[in-house]
Amino acid sequence: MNIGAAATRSGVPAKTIRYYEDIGLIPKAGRTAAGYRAYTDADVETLKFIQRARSLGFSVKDVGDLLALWRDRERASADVRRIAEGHMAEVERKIAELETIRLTLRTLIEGCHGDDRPDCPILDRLAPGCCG
Amino acid sequence: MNIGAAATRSGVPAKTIRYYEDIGLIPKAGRTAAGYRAYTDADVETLKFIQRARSLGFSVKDVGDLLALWRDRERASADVRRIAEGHMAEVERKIAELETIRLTLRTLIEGCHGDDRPDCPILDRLAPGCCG
DNA sequence: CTTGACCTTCCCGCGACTGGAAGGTCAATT
DNA sequence: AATTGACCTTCCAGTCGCGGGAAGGTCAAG
Repeated sequence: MNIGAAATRSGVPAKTIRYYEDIGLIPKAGRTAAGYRAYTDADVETLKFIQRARSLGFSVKDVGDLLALWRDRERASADVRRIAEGHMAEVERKIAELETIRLTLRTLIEGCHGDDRPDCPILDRLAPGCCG
Repeated sequence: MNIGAAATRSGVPAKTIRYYEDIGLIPKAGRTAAGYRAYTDADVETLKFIQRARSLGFSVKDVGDLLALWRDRERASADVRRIAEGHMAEVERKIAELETIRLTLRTLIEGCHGDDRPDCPILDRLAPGCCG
């Protein structure tokens, strides 16, 4: 299977597959006589694995670690879990940060009449002590 | 005032101030005879404005637009509000995305016993139909 | 035998910085 | 007067995870 077919089947764009090969996330693909990369069904499964992990927000580095564990039949599930917990902590941190921002924005937007007059609590908040 | 003092007072790192000048977010600073950038208190206020807007997650492009409105005494608060609303929508979109991820991760982590055995619902989820 | 869809490598760009190298300047101390 | 060390300057490269596009080779269909 050529890279285009592997891309369609896995959901990972061809350019991204080449990139993953480049950075060593996946091993170098075999080549046809003409130099085309050749993929097997197993390769597509790996790509799907990567695609799902990425869509859960795991970093490419984490995905590499998860891939290694996936391939390792002797793995300890604790290792997998540790990676997932680390990622979830990061996700929760980001959510908290965004929630704080959202609350602030909501308050500011509610206070802004939003007409053609210049006075605006949003700008006042960004420049306290300066123009107000 | 030199860039270091402006950085300390505004909370924007010196490197970042130079970067902002480079990309045109702030006008080119005046120079001393020796070629050092010179900043006024008003410049520091501008940098503080930028710092606060960035800490609310506004893109540098949005910050540029907000700065222009801030400087415009004839502005319509509706324009400011529009920018804030656009940003809040984006923040809410990201929160929703992260919440979905968080829920999935929590479920997966809860299902993973996390010991030295290899079976793991997290990997099963990433590779369905492959190893289980 | 040509067309058009595929494939290859290559390098550049994004956003928003951050780090570091190589060199100039300034104020204080010896 | 010389030196030290903290500052400043420019420029280049790297981060992360790709995407765009150029220049060229390959392949199957018509």
